[in-house]
Amino acid sequence: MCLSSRMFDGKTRSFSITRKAFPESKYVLPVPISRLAHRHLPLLLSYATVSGLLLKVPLLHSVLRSLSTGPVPSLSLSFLSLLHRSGYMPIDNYSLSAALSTAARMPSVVVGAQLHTLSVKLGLSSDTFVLNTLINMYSSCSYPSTARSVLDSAPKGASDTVSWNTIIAGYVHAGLPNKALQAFSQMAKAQVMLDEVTLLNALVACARTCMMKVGKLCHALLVTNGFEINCYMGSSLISMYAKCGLVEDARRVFDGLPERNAVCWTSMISGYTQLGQSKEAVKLFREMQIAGVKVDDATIATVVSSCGQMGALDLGRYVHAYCDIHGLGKDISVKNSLIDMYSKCGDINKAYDIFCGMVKRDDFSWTVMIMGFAANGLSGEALDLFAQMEEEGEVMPNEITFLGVLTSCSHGGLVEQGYHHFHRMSSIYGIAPRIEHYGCMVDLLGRAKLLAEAEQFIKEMPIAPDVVMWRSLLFACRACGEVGLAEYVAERIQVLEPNRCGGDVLLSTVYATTSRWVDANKVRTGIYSSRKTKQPGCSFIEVDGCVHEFFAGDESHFETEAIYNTLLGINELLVAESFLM
DNA sequence: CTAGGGTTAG
Repeated sequence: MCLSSRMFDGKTRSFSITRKAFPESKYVLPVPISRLAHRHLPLLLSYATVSGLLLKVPLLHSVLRSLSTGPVPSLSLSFLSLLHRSGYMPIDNYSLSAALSTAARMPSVVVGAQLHTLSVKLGLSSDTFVLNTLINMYSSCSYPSTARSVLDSAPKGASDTVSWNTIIAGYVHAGLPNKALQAFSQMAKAQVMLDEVTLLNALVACARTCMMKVGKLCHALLVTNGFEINCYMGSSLISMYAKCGLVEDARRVFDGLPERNAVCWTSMISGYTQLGQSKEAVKLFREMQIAGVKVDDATIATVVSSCGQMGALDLGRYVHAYCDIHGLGKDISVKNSLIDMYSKCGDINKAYDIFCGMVKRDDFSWTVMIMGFAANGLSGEALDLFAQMEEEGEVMPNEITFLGVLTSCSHGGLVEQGYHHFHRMSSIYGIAPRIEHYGCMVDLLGRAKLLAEAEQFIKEMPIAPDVVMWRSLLFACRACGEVGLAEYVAERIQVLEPNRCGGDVLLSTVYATTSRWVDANKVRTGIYSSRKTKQPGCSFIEVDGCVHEFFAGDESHFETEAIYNTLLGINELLVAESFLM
């Protein structure tokens, strides 16, 4: 069926009639919802009048909701106002909450605040529906604290579980998971009933803050309340356990799920990735493909990151090609992880190609590229790129961007520039330096052999130095042959990690470089008798698409034929042989 | 009216 109508520009147009737009209604719109524009609204109104839609108020609300969730949310507001002006729609709690939802979706706090004023004037602000949409509006417009004060100033009995859920979700969304958990406990104190949504949001907050105890409590509450562990719950639980480092608990949840969608799989895969278990991550990705679950961009981003961790260039290229075939990877996060993967695998040109080809870049894109240059010894390129980032000014550097910048200065021996960026970080961008940034500075001074200055820098820091910092100073001591300072630093490391021997190993090499063999030996034998351990260094090598792990002194892989062949350059020989035969 | 997973780290 087609409806022809005379439009205001005088031309006659026909619109296909779609039932999809309003599935709950037996009435249909004269215009597909995706093509509706403000100028169509009078037509919509006349259609509504003619078809009797206006007589059915619930249907009208469904029209408004469809407009609000469509591509142009403000259409809903315009239509609402048109209905109101034409006398078809009173401003009551229903229409107000519909309008507030629209303001939340736009999102426009200006429109929302006007509606807020209106609802107070009309005495409707303590209606539960209006209150909840108000809270949602302020949360969606990134004003979680205003949302909170709306809740706090509401009369008793007006708020309910949804009000609190919206507050908690708002804090999580705004990147304030601590506040979310605080609200969660206040909600419990106020004896408001919790539901699945409460626990789901609380779990997300626990994951972001690594609150293992609260996370486990949420899991327990989930079980004791008899709530179903569906895909939503499952993925949040998996993510919470993984972020808290409990990969086995995460896996137990994953294995126990009655059904799993892409989100569940991705949560588990990224759990492995985050905890450095890249091989497991890739294995599970294969299983996901075998299980026939449709892979999406989030999955790819995680898997590519794992490939980068392992240095699995062939595998990474395969996943990259897989994206192209399946129409994936247009996403900014996937490109970011590809840049990271190619730089970690040493193909910095490919990484830069991808970076240059991006239409839109976020802070991750710049950071990952700067880090990539830095890791490949291209300090100059890294710093030039940072300068370009500042010049374009569309994306703000974050604290990790500065780690990349400072590492570049450190590796390039650029002491002056390092100080310069270190100060600009807080003075211009308002980023307070963290222990890692101080660590970079110590590393910078140490590599430049300015040991006294490094020592002074540590003394003047507002935070206590950590092991990593002492260790980089110890490396500097070795380079300078500063035995006296090295002994002091090794002592500091000993205090901070009494069960490890990393400091002693370094100290013995300091003695060795200054030819103090007796002392070097003494430290070495001390290590063996104390039975202290050092985390062994580990490398990856990829041969024929297969990734192998190596530890120092580990010969087990030499039995693997593929590796053996590669190491001895026999592959070429074999090719030659088969050619001769 | 509220709801899940992803990318950077000395």
